[in-house]
This record gives sequence, C-alpha cells and structure tokens, in this order.
Amino acid sequence: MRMVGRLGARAKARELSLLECALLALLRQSPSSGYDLRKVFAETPLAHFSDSPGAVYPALARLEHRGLLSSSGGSGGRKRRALRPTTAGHGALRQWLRKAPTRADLLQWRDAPMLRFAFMEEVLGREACRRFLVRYGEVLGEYVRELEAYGRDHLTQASSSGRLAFDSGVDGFRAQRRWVERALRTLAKEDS
Amino acid sequence: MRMVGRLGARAKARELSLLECALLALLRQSPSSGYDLRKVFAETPLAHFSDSPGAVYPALARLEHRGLLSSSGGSGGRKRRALRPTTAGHGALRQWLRKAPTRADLLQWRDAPMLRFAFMEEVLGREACRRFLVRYGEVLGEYVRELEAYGRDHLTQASSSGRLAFDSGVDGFRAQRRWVERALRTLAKEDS
DNA sequence: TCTCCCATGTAATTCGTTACATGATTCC
DNA sequence: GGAATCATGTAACGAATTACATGGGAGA
Repeated sequence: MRMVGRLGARAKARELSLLECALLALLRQSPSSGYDLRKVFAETPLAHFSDSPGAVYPALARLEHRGLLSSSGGSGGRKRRALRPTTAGHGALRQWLRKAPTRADLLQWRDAPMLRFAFMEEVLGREACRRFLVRYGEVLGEYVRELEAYGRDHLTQASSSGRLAFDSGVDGFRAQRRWVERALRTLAKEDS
Repeated sequence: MRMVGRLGARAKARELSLLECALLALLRQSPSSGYDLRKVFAETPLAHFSDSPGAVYPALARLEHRGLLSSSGGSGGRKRRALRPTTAGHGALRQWLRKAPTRADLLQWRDAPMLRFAFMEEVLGREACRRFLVRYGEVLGEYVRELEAYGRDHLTQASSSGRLAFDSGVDGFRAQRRWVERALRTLAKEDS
C-alpha cells in the first residue's frame, strides 16, 4: 500500500522549467538515454543548456517522478535506460508549446520563444506556427517601441559605450522582428 | 582573537557573479542604497536582473563581506545605507571589464559582453572599447561560421520550424556583428 | 586482466525565488 | 495617530554547478 509513489505522482502542479520542457521535446523526437541528451547539449549549438550530469539526471528524475516519462531497459546496475514521454508527458509538452509568446519571455530569456518554435511544427502543425509568429512579431514590435521611448527619455547623458550597448540590444530585437517577417513568408511559400 | 572576520575577508577568490559585477558597476556610477539598485533593475530595460530583495541584498552583503563595498549612514534600525565601492572594489571592477570577450560568453549568456561594454568607456576609456569591439567582432565571426557549418551538416531533415528557429539564432549573431562594425565607425567619428 | 569509454548517479555548495517580517518616514 | 511607502533583511525551498563515485561492456 505504499503511498509514496502516488504522492509523488500527484506532486503540486509547479510549472516545468525550461530544461524540463526541452528534455520532454527531445525525448518526443526520439527516446534516448540521459547520456544521449547530455551529448545533445554538449554538441548542439541550438540549446545552451548545461550538459552536466548534475543538471540533466535530476531533471529527468523529476519528470519521471511526475509521471511524464517512462523508462525501458537498464533494470540492474548502471545500464542504459531509454526514456520516452508518457501520455501525460505528451500532454505537458503540447501545453508548453501552445503558450503564446509574451513580453516577459523577451526579458527573462530571449531565446525561450524560439526554443518553443523549434519543436512546434512537429507537434502542433503549420497553422499553430503561423499564429505564433504573428503574435511574436506583435510582442517584439511593442517592446522595440518601448525601448526606443526609453532611449529618447533616459539616455541623454550616458557615455558613448553605454549608448552603443543599449543600441545593440534594441537592434537585436529589430533583427528578430525582421526574421519573423521572413519566416512568415517562408511558411506561406511552402504551403503553396 | 576572533578570526571569523579575517577568514571571511580573505575568503577564497571565487569569481564574481554577473549580478555582483553589475552592482559594482552601478555603484561606481553613483553610490546608492540596495533599494535604489532594485529600482534600477525593475525600471530599466538594460539589464534583466531580478529586482527581488532576496537576490539583491545577499549579493550586496557578499560584496561587502569581501571588502569590495563600504557603507555610510543607516547605523541603527532599518535606515537607508548608501553603498560605494572601496579601492579593492574599483580594482575588481576594472579586472572584470578588462576581460576579453570569448566564445563561451556567447553561449552562456549572450548579453554578458554587452553588459561589460556598457560600463567600459567610463572606466577604461575609448581605446579599450575599440579593442574590445574588434575582438568581439572576431569572436562573433568565428561563431557564425561555426553555426553555418553546423546548419549545412546537421539540419537536413529538420522540420520547417526547426530550421527557421536555427536561422533565427544565426541571424541574431550576424546582426550583432553588423552592430560591431557600426559601433567602431561611430567611435572613430567621435574621436575626430 | 587492464584500460578506456559508456552510463548513471550523488554530495557539497551556491545562488535565485517567493513569501514573509519589520523598522523608518512621510503625509493626511 | 494611522496609512502608505521607503528600506532592509531573513527563511524555506528549488535548482544548477563542480567534483566525485561507481558500475558495465568492449577490445588489447
């Protein structure tokens, strides 16, 4: 009658961390071991997550504890364990991917929306990607205008390098906006 | 004979965190209280550090403990304490600002080099800014080439959104490189 | 058997987060 | 005096980092 497992499974619905979401998404593409995932983080330039075992294995254990991952193989000793999302895991992944991009996404970690977008088509399809891009472009536009206003009002007596560094930030968001326009055209072209 | 203070003061020379460096740099511009610094993080779009007291006050306490900050005012109770860098604090700040940008800076936190650059001119002068930009441009160029090679070799069977997300990343670094060229021209123009 | 690499994990420490507690000031 | 705001901090917790420990399998 051990209730520990059940209590673990119904752990409070804390939001998944970005790392946990990325792991879910990668495991949906192909069931892998923790070691494989570490290699992805080590050798892939896409995500800049840490490949350290102390980051990856505890994150996988949390996901498994929540019932979002199941493992096959590697019963005894220290053998390879292949992990894959459960039905609940697929649900959690979809839920993460469906989140619309917000202003907060831009502040906290600039690449978070792009991480979602990278995995979006395979799970939610083209139309969801299109909607995401449109909204993302709007958010970027609003934020760029906000930054421009700040620059006008508060950057009058900054040093040259201070002003330039600020410009570099604004410029990055402008470039991202231009990319959104291009991406929408690319998707439209591929649809036809 | 209590040695605790001395042991604390000579605590092992752990590297300063980005937050600690940013606090030092802001306090060099103008001595402020922890509350002022929190407001900077809350209202400024430049740095996206947390304005939570649980982040700022412990960081300030660490800096003070290391002898990099000194405080004036606010002896009893909960009164405003104005903080400023000590001589050692100014030294630590210069040391941080003098670090050349590296490939690792781009991976870990994209904006870390720009944070240094923003404070650089007032402390190290024009010529240091120019050198920094030249080196930063080189690092960016190398990394862009590396990403382009990765795209050619490993992105053949990715989804549309996956490929586009990757392009967005590369594009961001290309935009940053273009900004470096513009910034160098701006500095040259202001020098003349 | 010895060695190297595959593979999974844990321990100590540090830092940030959210939430809470509390003293000082100011303004009505 | 009472309420709002200024101002400083602590407590509990979650998660990442570095470093270490250990076991399994392949080939010399």
